[in-house]
Order: sequence, then structure tokens, then C-alpha cells
Amino acid sequence: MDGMSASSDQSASLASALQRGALFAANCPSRTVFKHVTSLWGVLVLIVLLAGTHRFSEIRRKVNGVSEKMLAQTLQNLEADGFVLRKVYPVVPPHVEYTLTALGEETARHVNALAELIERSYPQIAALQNAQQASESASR
Amino acid sequence: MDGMSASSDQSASLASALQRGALFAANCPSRTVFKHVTSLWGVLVLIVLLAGTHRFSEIRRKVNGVSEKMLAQTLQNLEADGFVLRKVYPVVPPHVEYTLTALGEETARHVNALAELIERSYPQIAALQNAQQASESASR
DNA sequence: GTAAGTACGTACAAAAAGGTTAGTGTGATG
DNA sequence: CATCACACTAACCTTTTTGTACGTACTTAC
Repeated sequence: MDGMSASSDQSASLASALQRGALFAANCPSRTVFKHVTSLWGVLVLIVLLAGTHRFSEIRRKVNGVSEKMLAQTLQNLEADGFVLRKVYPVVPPHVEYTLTALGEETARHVNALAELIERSYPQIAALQNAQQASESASR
Repeated sequence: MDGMSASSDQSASLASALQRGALFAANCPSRTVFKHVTSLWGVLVLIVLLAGTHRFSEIRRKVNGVSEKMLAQTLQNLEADGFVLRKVYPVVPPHVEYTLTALGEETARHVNALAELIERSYPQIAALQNAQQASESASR
């Protein structure tokens, strides 16, 4: 899928940019969806749900550091975008279950792969950052 | 005021959750790296650079809507994390080129796959959202 | 000589994200 | 009988992120 040289013509690059999708358009609604799934909490929720159906507080316990407010908001976004399914059991202590939809599962797998890649390469990244800091302070 | 006791109590559940990485730990540095690559501008820059080496203003023209400041910041982050390589030609009108590193290319491919998935499924998502809005206003 | 382009840095303002606290209503647990 | 757990919501406040405007040092084009 290469063959596209770095073109300097603006209309050509714009056309190719828009061909591949709307994400490159300035005020495009799919950017919002994208932010939902790539936000830190969105990512972690998706990965947790990849392991199966969870209740609200189960997710909260697994995703360390998320507040109830943020978790609720994240789940609402993911539900509205069709990534997770929310099932409410009308019992007296509330019981709500969250499950990935088919689209959510596919998305979560991509997200998980990306997360795993970054986690695996993090030691290397950290080493690089230390080296850069060292050379910076040496040049000063 | 909780969470500090987590280091001993939740360590068991943390261990299982964290087996595949540190992203689930509350204040883990790899979350920062993750945010760099999954931020909207980070994503779009990575995808643009997947097509090859670009100059600063070439990227700026392709990523519609990004300000110079944000683009500079994004590129600095991606460079510090080892995803992009910055090459400066010390000529009088400044000339700087940005290229993906090997790690950056692998990351960008993942990111691109995720972006393409979301773009492809966006029509479906938008339809769902319209349907949900319709049913909401009907129930009122 | 005036304007535009290049690759940023900086100061300030606006906006968004996120945290904290409190509250809901019942039911089980101590 | 008091507290906790559940699954949130609302109000309020702080922190972080992002945008805007401007400056730089120089060159090329008009």
C-alpha cells in the first residue's frame, strides 16, 4: 500500500487524505469517536471487557485510578458509539452488566495490540529517554 | 484517601491484571507514552509519516486543523519517545525532516489499522447514534 | 520594500478533562 | 441500627490541554 510519494501538491495530498477517511478533515465527527476509544480510560475499559462481561464496580476495581465519574462517562460514550452493550437488571441493589459488541471486540483487539506493543517496548523507550536527558545535561 | 493501601492489598488482583503490562497501574509512566501516540494529533502525525519522510509544514498541511504549537509539541513527544527521527539541515531557511523509526513504523501501523477500522465503521456508528437519539426523544 | 515561507518558542486565554464531595434508595451484613 | 455496597448523578472546583497571537532570523519572490 505504498507507492504514494510525499507529494507537495496540496490538492493531491488533500484528496488522498480524504480518500482514506474523514479523520483528517478538520472538524469531522469520527474524530470524536476516535477520541473515545483512544482515551486512556476508554482503552483500559475496552481491554478489561475483552476478558468478558463485567459489572460497573468490577471494571472500576480493575482499572486502577479511574474515578466513578470518569468511568460512567467513558462507558456512556462507548455505549453510545456502539462498542459496549449495557444490560440493566431491575433489581433492588442495582445490577448492570457491560459487554463488548462485535464492533467493540474488534476495536478492543486492535487497541489491545497497540497497548501490548507499547508496554513491550516501554523499557526501550525509557532507556532512550534517559540517554537523551543525559546528553542534554552534558551539553549544558 | 484510598489507593495507597493498594500496594499490599490489591497486589494479587493487580498482579493478574498487570501480567500483560503496566498500563493498568495507577500512575505508570507508560501511560504517558500511550497518550502521546493515541492523542488525536499523535495519531494523525503517525499516519502521515507512514507514507514517508515529511517536513514540518508538510505535516501541518496534511493534518488539517493542527496548530503550529500543537504540531511542534506532538513531534517533540514522539521524538522523545523514539517513534520519530528528527533531522535538521542547518540551512538558512530552516529545513527539518521527520521520519518514523522502526518502532514508530510498527506503532503507526497499529494505529493506522485502528483508525481505518473506526473510519470504516463510522457510518454504522452514526446510524446507531441517530437511532438512539430518535428513541430517546420518542420516550419523552 | 513588502509580503510570504520556514520551524519553531513564548505568553496569555479559553476550553476541556478530571477529581471531590455529596446524595439517591433499598437491601444485606454486622 | 448503623454501615456498606450498588450504580450512578449533580454541583463544584482544580488541573491539564489546547488555541491564538505574536516574535525570530533569514531568504525568496513580486
